[in-house]
Amino acid sequence: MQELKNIKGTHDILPTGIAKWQKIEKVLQKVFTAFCYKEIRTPVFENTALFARGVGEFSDIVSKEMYTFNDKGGESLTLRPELTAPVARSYIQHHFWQDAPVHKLWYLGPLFRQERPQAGRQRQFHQYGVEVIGSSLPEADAEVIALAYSIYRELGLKNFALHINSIGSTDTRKNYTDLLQKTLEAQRQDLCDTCKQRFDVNILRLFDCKNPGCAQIMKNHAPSILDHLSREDAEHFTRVRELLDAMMIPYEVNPALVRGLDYYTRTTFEIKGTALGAQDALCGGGRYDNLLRELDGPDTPAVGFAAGMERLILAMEAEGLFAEDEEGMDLYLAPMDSRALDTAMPLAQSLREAGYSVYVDLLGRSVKAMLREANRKKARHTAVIGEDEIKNRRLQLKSMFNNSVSTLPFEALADALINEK
RNA sequence: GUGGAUGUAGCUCAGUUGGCAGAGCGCUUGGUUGUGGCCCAAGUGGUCGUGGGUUCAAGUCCCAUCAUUCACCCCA
Repeated sequence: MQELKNIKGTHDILPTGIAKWQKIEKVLQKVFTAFCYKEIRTPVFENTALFARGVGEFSDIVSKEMYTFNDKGGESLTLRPELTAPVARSYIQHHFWQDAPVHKLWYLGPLFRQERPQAGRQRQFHQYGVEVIGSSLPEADAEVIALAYSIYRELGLKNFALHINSIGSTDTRKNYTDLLQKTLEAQRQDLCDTCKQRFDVNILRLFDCKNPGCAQIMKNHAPSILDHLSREDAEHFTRVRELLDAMMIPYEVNPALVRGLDYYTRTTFEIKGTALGAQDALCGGGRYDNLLRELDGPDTPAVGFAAGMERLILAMEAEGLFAEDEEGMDLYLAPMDSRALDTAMPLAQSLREAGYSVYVDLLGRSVKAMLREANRKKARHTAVIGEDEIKNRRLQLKSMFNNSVSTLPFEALADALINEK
């Protein structure tokens, strides 16, 4: 008999750990609302073709990391490894552009990639992100970056750095990659094996290589894409920078920043957690002006980002941003036996309808045991219910903070709780 | 897919040259009738990851395997 356990690279988020998620989700809601973005939720699985066409057939994600399976009808389905393509698919399918020229969307949900797990990398993980579809203006890029940045600021995170770059529009990049290949031809035999392979397939990725030899070659010989942008691309990038400056958002221009997904154009950016381990990318995004068209949609420009929840939690833990404060409850009711529960449960019910959180012990334990638990659960008040209380319909409300006790009829309980809240 | 490290109680971990499986925390109960925290006491809890092997004897040594974890890779 096989032991039942979670799948490798997945995690239960236990009751003891859920507060971290809820804290972040609350801030996300707040910031997205402040920016007037609307939430969108798409299914966790899609036709495999969506990702093959959207993300790029030769990207690592599609070529070796997807959970793909055939359903009973023989259709090839895939658990979503990213969310930009599904959101784009939804935009196209529901003809969003007929409703308004620009849509500002946000999402949060689980994603699936079959990679080897390590710190900051799971097989099921969660990302939040935004997509602004319908604007080609640099102002949209700046707003998206400002939004991404605001979330970390609002959460109180300190150790992070924003890197931005422009990889140009399609023509610019074609000219640049030709130039790169020409310039680096002489160094080609000195590159590592993977870089040799990438030389023809996707030479931009050489910038990502952590091999010191390759990094040195790139540093000494590779021209910067920023020196080879078209006039329009350069103006676009300059405007993005001006706006970030005006919003007092600190950034670093990093001409070696290239993204691994095929759909990006012009602006790319990444936010790195500077206190994280090897998996330090907290947030990655950029402009993708060709994706909608490639998915048979209208020729609509777009810009967005995705950010990892689990990595954010790691970064926040490293900075001690999660307080230990457990929620507690307004009242812990301690019925002494099942007859007392007949009285306690309706009483609790009416208090809950009045807006109080009330915990009822269901085990009929000793008073000492119940009070001990009430203390542990950080109850603000306790009340024992036994024979006297049932007979007189009065109880002793005890404050767990100052030990004060007041004797009250049941009907006066709600008012007493509000006074001490 | 490739390397390194680690698997003992719910959690964090001890366990000597191979010789009765332990501690702290937690949880339960009690310390005079129905009142928490502190203290004291008792109790609960383990297929020592799994399967082989060596041995009178294996948590300890050997082999295999699985899992976890960190790094490569990739990315959020």
